Amino acid sequence: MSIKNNILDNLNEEQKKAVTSTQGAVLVLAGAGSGKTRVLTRRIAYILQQGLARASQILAITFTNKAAAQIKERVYELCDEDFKGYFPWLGTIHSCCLKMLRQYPEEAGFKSNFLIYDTDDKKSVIKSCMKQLNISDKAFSLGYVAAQISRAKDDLLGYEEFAAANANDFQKKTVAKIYELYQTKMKEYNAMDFDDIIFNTYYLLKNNKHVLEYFQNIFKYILIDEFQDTNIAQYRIFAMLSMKYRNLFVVGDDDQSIYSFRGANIKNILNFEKDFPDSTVIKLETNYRSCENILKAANCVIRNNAARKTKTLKTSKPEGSRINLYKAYNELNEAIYVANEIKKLIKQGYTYRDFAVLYRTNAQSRVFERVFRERDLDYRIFGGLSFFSRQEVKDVLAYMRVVFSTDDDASLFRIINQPKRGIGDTTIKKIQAIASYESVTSYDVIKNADKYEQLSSASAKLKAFSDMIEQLKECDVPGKLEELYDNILKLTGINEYYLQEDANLGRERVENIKELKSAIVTMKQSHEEDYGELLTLAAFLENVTLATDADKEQASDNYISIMTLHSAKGLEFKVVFLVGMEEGLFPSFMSMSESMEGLEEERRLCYVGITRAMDILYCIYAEERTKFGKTQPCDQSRFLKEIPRELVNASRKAFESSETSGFIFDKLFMQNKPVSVTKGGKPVDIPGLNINTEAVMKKEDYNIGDRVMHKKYGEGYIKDLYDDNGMDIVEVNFDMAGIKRLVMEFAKLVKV
DNA sequence: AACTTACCATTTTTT
DNA sequence: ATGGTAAGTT
Ligand SMILES: Nc1ncnc2c1ncn2[C@@H]1O[C@H](COP(=O)(O)OP(=O)(O)OP(=O)(O)O)[C@@H](O)[C@H]1O
Repeated sequence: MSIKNNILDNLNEEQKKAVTSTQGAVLVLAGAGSGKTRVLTRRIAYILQQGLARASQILAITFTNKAAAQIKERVYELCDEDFKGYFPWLGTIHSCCLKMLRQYPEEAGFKSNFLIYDTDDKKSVIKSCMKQLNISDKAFSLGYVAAQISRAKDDLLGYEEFAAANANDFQKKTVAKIYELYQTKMKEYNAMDFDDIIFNTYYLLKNNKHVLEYFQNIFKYILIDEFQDTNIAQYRIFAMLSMKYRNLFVVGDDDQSIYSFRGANIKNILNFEKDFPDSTVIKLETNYRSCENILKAANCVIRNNAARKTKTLKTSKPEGSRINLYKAYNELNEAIYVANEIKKLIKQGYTYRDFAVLYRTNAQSRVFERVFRERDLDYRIFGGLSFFSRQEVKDVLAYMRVVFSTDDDASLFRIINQPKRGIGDTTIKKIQAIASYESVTSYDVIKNADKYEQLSSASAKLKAFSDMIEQLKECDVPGKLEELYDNILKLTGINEYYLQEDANLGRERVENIKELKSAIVTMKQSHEEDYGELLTLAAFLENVTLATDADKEQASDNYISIMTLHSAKGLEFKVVFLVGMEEGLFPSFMSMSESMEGLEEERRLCYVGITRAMDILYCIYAEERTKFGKTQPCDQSRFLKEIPRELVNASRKAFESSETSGFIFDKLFMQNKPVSVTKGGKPVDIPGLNINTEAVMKKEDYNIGDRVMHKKYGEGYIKDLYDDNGMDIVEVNFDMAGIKRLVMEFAKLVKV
């Protein structure tokens, strides 16, 4: 047996120990960039290469599918041909649990063609539950109820346990009623939500000895990445599964626990040693990612948290440049500044993939998208609403889902009148009433509509609809999903419907529906390559619901990454821009008003953000920002104040308070004119200022009489150009909208 | 049943 | 600003 040298190459002693101590429970507790993921990857390769287990006997849980793919790729590079193999159990907790449930659906209490409901589906079911129970969604917001139910499941509380645990809480007792009805409905629909996947897996294993033993025998080694963000249900699953071989390896960092809103429980990592008394704890204390200044800043921020295990983290890299702090005028100026810095650094040899723009909320992506596009910078936005959750795409998917399972009422009622078939609310209510009274599925009622006199007026339409679904069912052939797709389009006429509804929007929708077809074809090919089997409707629908944005393959792999701090977890970039560092945005308003834990989690998020950077870190905040269409002044985030000034290089009076900022200065700044500022006779270098000169439309580019185009007002001729109190104003006579007076920086005019 | 209008919250983060 | 919904109108 040969250990390829490279498996232990470039590892320090502690890391080697973590890779090679393969037996028993091991916890690697270590700070950011200390090589936890690298250790986990090497350990898998080491286990295979040592012949301790085959790839199919390793359960390895990552946070995203993409991380799983990367680990697989790395392991393949490290191992000899003989030791490679499919990794059926390398994936997110959701995909691995789903795989177990698919193997034993009956034991889990479901029919084999159960479906997964995404957040939207889940909310619509909860909504109908609340309606049915006459609970106003004003007293109980949908989001609140949904979150309560999710948390209960994360903590392994079914609706009875949840009701019992909250017997003296009126609000929660109401939630328990909704929870109960919700679960009843989900059972009727033969559907599970994301939390049910975990919850049901736990009970599948707990209540079925043969199933538990079957999986315990398979999983010789269990490895968990990002352990700090597991919830109680997950933890119990891992504990149960590892009972036989007892080889449970977890890596994590309590300072990077940022998913408590999803039920993640930091106690899992803090109590690991107690729960596994004979476990080995390994600490990695060298950071191999970030330059010293960045690491120092991160440590200074995180040490303000009280609830944490103190860790040492030494640097292995040079001091690096200082952290760039920039105070932007507003969100547009923020994006322009970032774009300009990126351009500047690209000239110095960096490339698109070296950059990341990280923010707290998805809503902040808009400006960056616009500004980067205008400047021809290649970028990619992760997160936000995914392609598959667009209305028109969901419509087509809903047809596919109903073909797969006519129990799926959420999808059924989504498409029953889409495109319009003259089946309205009244008919739908009747169908649901009959279904519930007769204890049959809604689809059964629709199919036999002529048997119910209440439905007589609509029965012809309902019959036509169910005939179409039956016809589509004939087209569901494994490996030929595009044919099903083609037939859905043909029989429903959904494209034509969208086009006649609104020509412009319709074209965009038709495009998206077309893109769905390429998604089908791509997934079909990669599925056949990866698993050597034809893509079934079940597998396709599952991939669609569990896939995240980060998993999508891109044509090019050189782009600036734009994403939330949450999605940046586990990644690294040479240059990181932390934007929107303002009180109320980051830390978010929500977290500030709640308990200390809320704020500490925000701080951990900040720590995660800072430690994504390898070479250069920028922190940016805006003096004012437009939210809900209203512009409001903003204060610098408290987290910035926790970074010592000697680590910071402040641009544009970043440390001054807004009251003292000069009016003239601001106006000049707004126009991005080159400015020379003097202080005590000496010119002061203000980096932020000079950079911006090329950013905004220049006055020189425009002449009176030019034909220009405005996003909202359309085309027109420039009537006048002048300076109003330090602001460049352009007056345009628009063909449609008439004469408008616009501030040049914000006008976004394009020459035609 | 389909269409119109007016009002409402929504933005914290995701599998 | 926007999109979703409730109520009212055709
Ligand atoms: N012994 C080592 N020598 C050189 N580079 C290393 C070593 N160990 C890890 N690295 C590098 O350090 C960086 C961080 O490693 P890795 O992503 O595994 O850390 P991590 O602990 O998982 O980080 P995080 O907690 O932030 O996700 C990677 O670029 C990795 O290649």
